Amino acid sequence: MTERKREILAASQNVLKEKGYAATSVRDIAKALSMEPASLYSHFKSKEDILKITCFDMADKLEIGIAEVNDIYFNAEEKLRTAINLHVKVLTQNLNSAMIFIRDWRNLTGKSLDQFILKRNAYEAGFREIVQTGINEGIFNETDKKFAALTILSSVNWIVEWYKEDGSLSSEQIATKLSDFILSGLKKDTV
Amino acid sequence: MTERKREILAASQNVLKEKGYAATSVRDIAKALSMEPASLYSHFKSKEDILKITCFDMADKLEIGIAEVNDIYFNAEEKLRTAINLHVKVLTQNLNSAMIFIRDWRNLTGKSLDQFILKRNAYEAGFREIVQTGINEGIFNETDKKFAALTILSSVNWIVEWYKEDGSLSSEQIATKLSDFILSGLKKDTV
DNA sequence: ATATTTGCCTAACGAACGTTAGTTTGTGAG
DNA sequence: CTCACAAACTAACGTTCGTTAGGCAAATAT
Repeated sequence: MTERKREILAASQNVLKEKGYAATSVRDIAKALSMEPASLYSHFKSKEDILKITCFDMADKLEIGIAEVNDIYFNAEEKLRTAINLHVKVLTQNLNSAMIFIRDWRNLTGKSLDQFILKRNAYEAGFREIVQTGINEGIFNETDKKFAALTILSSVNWIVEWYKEDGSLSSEQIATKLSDFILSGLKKDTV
Repeated sequence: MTERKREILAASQNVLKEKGYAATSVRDIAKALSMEPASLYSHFKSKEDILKITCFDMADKLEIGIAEVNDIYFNAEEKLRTAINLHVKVLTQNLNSAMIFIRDWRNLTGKSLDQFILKRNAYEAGFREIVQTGINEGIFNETDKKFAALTILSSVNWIVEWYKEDGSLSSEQIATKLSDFILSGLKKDTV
């Protein structure tokens, strides 16, 4: 990927995140780049190509994280905290892509869509595995694994809706708060 | 709203939930109803009208719930459990609308969009108020209120992505599980 | 029996869509 | 100086989009 292509990709994502993939036209993207719509096709072979690259790029970034975490040994709590931390970092450091990745992947078609869903399921399975580890170790409640993994991911993914780079919370702080919340809940320990 | 209009609305929502508002054409909706695109305009004055009705209808349903909960006195935990229960019920009992409401509200324009955002903020404030009550009562952790409310809502809203009416979990069971999760977290009590 | 309304139709509008073909322009290498 | 290549351009393609105008038939009200 050339420098220029990366540049155009970034600008495209900046436009796509605003109104969503389906509601954004190729002409919208071109306008943001002060170029003609047709010129985009020197770099990308279709509008969906931009979506595909964005989604799979994010999926890869996340996949690498969870694989690392599950390979290196930690206890389950450490594992989960690390996984959440990495996830939050990837999202907040790629906020535009993250929003497109989470919200617009449904607009993929054909084989791309199938492949994406496979990747997504694999990632979810990684989280389920961590939960299972915790249950085995006897430190997590015997909760429905799938349910827990989905609930964790949903609360983590939603940050793209409200996170602002100039906000009061850093990526690290968010990850810590979220981990605390997920692990210990809202209720005070009555110890 | 006439019987027929309600019927067409429901069918429209069933189509819209699949590919999303922006990616669904008026012709798609008409096809699902075995009628001509133009005929829809006997009932709705625009495509966005359908979105608007759907979003505000859901917002109203949720608003009614949270107002009730906050009026009647409960302790904070009861309050939160009831609010979550109502929220989950509204979502699962209107699954198509719920998905559109959560995912596609951004496609509203002008005054509708502004009004919707106001409603949404008010609803979030309702949840924040419950969290505040719990902090005042000394039973919730002194966590960032806005953060907690957003995290709660995100995990609750995400159920529209995976809830199936014929699934193994009833709406009640989901609400209970979610409430437990949110209140007590994943970690076992070390009491 | 007649008038009104409801619900859908056919036909078509102008605008916007994603994309292609073919061409020009600028830049760096031989 | 020329050649090669990348990156942009102009112009336009066929398609689909949301929507409107106007009419027709059946149901409902008078």
